[in-house]
Amino acid sequence: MNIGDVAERSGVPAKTIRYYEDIGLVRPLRSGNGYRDFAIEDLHKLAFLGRARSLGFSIDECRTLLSLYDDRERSSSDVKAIAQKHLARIDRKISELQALSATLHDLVVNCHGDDRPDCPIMDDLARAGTA
Amino acid sequence: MNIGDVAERSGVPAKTIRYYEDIGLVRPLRSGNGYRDFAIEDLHKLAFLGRARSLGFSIDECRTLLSLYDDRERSSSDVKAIAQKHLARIDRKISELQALSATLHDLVVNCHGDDRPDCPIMDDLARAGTA
DNA sequence: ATGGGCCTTCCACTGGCTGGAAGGTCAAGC
DNA sequence: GCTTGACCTTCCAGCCAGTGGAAGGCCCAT
Repeated sequence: MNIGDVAERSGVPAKTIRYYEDIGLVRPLRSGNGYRDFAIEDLHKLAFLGRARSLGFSIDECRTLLSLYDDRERSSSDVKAIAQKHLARIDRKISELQALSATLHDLVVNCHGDDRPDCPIMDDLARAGTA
Repeated sequence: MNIGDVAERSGVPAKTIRYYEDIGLVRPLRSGNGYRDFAIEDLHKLAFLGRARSLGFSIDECRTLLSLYDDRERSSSDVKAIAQKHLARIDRKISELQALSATLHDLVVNCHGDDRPDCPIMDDLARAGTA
């Protein structure tokens, strides 16, 4: 399979696939003309990667997940540990953003938003160093 | 004021301040010895920037906010519009992350996490292209 | 004059791609 | 057989918002 085919079938852009080869996530063969020649396993790995990335796993986590994917002796606890760590990171991020959202919401609702310069949002920003 | 002083008083690292000068967010004077010489207004601007960045505004938004900060004829509606757009972006991000969190949570609770290889997380990732 | 703590510039690196240039390959149509 | 266009290749640059570090200059106290 050429890169265009795997790109379409895996949902991972060709550019990204080349990048993944660069950093050693996939190792397609080469045809006589120099084109990459992807096996069906490569397609599976790329779809796997696409899904893992869309779930927010880092490239490094994907690397580990891929090696576990290949490993028939793996322990599901290893997989679970990675996912739990990732989940914790996401939940932390959500909390941060919620705090941010609350602050911004307060500022926004208190700003009358007309053509006068007075603005609690600006006041907050300007008061920054004066606390 | 030297850069170390403004860094400490504004809470913005010296490295970052130099970067902000590079991209034109602040324009400190120079002393005879080539050192940057920050006025009190520069300090205010840097604290403003630090606060705006900590609220998640992009550098470009900060640039606009700074120019509004300097503008006594500004309309609070301009400030409000930027903040609202930013708030909407954050709330969108929160939704995305919550969906992600829910998916990961489901996968994690269904994984027994022992030394056997069977793992619903892996199954999900591997099923990616097979839908 | 020596040491330590400032300051300066410049370059490289981060993550995870993405865009684009310059050029080779292949299949279809004329 | 030649052209066209869609594919493929490599390599370099850029994104965002800094951060780390090297090499060297400046200033003040001892």
